[in-house]
Amino acid sequence: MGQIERTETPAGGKAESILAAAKRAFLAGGFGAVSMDAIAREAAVSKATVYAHFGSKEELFGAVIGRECEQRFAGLSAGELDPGDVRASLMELGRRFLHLVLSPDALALHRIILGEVIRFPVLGEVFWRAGPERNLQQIQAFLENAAAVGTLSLPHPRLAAEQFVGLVRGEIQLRQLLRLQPEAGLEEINAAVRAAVKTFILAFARRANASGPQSPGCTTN
Amino acid sequence: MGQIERTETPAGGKAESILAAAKRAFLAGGFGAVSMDAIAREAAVSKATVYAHFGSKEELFGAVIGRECEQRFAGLSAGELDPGDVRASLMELGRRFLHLVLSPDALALHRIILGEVIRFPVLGEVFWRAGPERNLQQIQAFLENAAAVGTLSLPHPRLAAEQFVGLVRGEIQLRQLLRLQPEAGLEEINAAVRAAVKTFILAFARRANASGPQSPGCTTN
DNA sequence: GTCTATAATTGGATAGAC
DNA sequence: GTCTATCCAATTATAGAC
Repeated sequence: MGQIERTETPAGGKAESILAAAKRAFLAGGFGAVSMDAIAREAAVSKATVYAHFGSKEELFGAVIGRECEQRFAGLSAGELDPGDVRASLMELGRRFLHLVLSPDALALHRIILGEVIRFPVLGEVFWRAGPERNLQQIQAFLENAAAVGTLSLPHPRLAAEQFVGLVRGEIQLRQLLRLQPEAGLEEINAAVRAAVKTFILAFARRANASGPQSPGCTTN
Repeated sequence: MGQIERTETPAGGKAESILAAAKRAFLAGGFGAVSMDAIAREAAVSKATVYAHFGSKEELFGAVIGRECEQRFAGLSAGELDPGDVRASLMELGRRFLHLVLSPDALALHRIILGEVIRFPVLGEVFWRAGPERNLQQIQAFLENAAAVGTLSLPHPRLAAEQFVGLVRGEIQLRQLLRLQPEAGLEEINAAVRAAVKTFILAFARRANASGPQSPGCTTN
């Protein structure tokens, strides 16, 4: 234990508090509307200290957004889903997805990245790989399992995964991004996922000699 | 003919050229990165003239974006679609939608609005009503016609319209917004719409005692 | 309405002491 | 590494002549 550098900040030095302050500021106001003075003030350090850790405003912004992408979309695996119970598994996947993308921080991150992707093209790649691409691969993996077991009938799993994401998202995410509704309601999320899963199953569940717990008829309920 | 004010500008005075220059600048660079000097320079007027027509940068921005929303999403009607030919009509609706939202200007507008909706909350409402809401109503109107004729079986037309939009959009729009693909390919648009229409019909076309031109079986083709 | 010139403020970045 | 104080450039907005 030779290099303990405990000064007085509660969590990991000033670099962390600068990143935390910058994250709050950028996610709330975007890139252009936030000044380095404001970040330094909120982090309770001097502006020179900010520049000692991050060479420019652009570099600080990139560090904040990149870290946020990695942290926010980490830790999802598709292993524990049951390919035999398609409805429950799709409900779980859809709920995870909507809870993630409709959280206030994720919405703010989405707005920032789309607003600044022209000026910072690398953010588009970073965000896509950390979030949507990972999500698609997870869903595609489950769909392939279900197709192998025989509960789903999909000619093109990757395309079906994109369609499932589209069905779940609908226009809810856009309404939230545009701030047309005050908050993401939990009941609303469940209802949207339920409707999407129902449509997806109507389209892709095996119907000929099906033996699952679905209703035997073809009514839309 | 007493008040003809033809000076020398080719189209409608300096206010129009200011708006045109501001539109180009804002759509290319966003709000924060564009200066009033640059707009005045590109419009070939002085900065004082800009302020004589628009009281502030915010006001000019709002005028540009509001006008752009209205112009871009105008002129779509659902009357000429045939409720009897569901596949062709949905293909047409989907193609219109994707061509609209994947055009470079619409993508730029989308990025700007999402990036600035926190600072300009009214833009969210303006954009939603001019674009997505109008599109949804058009699709919903067709779906209700098709349900009335009996070619589709939909318990909730509004929800089905949102699901159709989600199916058509998939993740293509996001990839374009993030600039992960150089351009919206025309073949890609047709393929995406075709896949979405196929899934939608699988889920919602009347199957019991159907008499349409669809394939009689339940294969996913 | 339109221009030139300028006021007044802000913001990114740095120098130099410790 | 950290701070105080400061530089320099850019930006919004306006004053005053025509």
